[in-house]
Amino acid sequence: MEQKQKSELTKQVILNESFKLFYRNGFKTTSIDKIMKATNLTKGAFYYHYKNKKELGVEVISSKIQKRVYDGMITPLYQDGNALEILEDTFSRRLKSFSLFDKQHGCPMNNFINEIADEEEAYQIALKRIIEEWKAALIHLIERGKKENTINKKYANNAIAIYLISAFEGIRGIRKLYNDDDILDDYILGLQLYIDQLKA
Amino acid sequence: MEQKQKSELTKQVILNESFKLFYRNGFKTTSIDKIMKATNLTKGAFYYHYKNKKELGVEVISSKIQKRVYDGMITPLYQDGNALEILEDTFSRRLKSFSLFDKQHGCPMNNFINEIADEEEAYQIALKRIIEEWKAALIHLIERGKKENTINKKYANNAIAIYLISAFEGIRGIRKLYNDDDILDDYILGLQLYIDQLKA
DNA sequence: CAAAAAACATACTAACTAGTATTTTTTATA
DNA sequence: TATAAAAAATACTAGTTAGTATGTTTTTTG
Repeated sequence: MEQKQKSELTKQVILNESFKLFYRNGFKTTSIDKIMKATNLTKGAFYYHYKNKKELGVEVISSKIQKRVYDGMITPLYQDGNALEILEDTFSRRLKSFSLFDKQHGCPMNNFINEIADEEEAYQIALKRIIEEWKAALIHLIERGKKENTINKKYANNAIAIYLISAFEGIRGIRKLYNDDDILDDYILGLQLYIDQLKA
Repeated sequence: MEQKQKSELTKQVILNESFKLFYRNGFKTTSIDKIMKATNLTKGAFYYHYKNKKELGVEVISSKIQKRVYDGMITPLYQDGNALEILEDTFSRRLKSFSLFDKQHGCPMNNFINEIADEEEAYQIALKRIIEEWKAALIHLIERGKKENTINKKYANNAIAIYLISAFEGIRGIRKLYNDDDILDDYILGLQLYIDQLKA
């Protein structure tokens, strides 16, 4: 294989295994040794490609986690159709579609936010970027809904977007505490109620 | 001093310093050594009073954190007055009243939930107990609001309670990513909008 | 006041940690 | 195909970790 491609592939392997272990066991308790054991490579390979663990953390956030949020929560917002229905569908269907593992381990982004965001500005910046993109996509959709007269114009776009995101991230954490999905059903009802009153 | 009292005092000192360090630096990265350095006691004292770090973690949750949530978010719900006003006041005023430190470090309970809840059932149970108490207090208040005809009877108590809690915990994390309170203002607007439509 | 129990201190272990220094292997290129 | 550069392996360091074993001091109690 060509060298550049192989090098890039190694980085991807490290990123993939890192993401999986961070998600399963948390950032701080996942050591470089454990990651490299999972890749079947050695520490030499790691420190050839990454300066330190912090740099890896930032890259996991800005590539793996960013993509995850993008695919699951942002891209669907750009579909055609009734804006309110898209909102409700995205925020509730996504929740229902999570695997048991994903329900038990919560949102990788939210885990990072609450485990390490207050420790390093680099993490903050990378995580904020995702939230800002998500927020922007929501505002765009809400704006469209207003133009098409399906969303009531009297409510601030920012406020709706942030309240939706907050509640979603909040419930992703709270669900960890339970052994069934009843709490998710409560959330979804609360969400529907919220979206209902945004109607024009 | 009487022995029992002194022993209890030592435990409280350890709990207080533990909570502070867990809140500032996270659970996993706070070692027993660091905690005992902060108390000016030694490891011998720690392992005389606690079986291991896990037992300490559970006790920090079920005493310090429980009390914090109780004082800040639950007790206010039992005040006299218009139920909706109490709801809005509790969820927004509390947010505004946080110190800069508390804004930067988020909610201690939410940090625990997202850092370690999925690792040990004992943590889950202790944390769930707090959420359940909070939820019950909210439901009680909403129920009263319905009886007094200030809250619309058509919405499910559970759903309202969980959506409020979720959004609050969510924004406590997200605020960590920012350097000012704009995002909190967005949240508060979103909250007001939510509460408005609960009116009877 | 002596013995026993409680409370704490000291010294240690074995495992794990991030990161470095050095060597070997693989690949590209002249 | 020889040489250089890239990629990865090996071996190491110095510090940290939870937890233990064994002391010493303090307090209680008979």
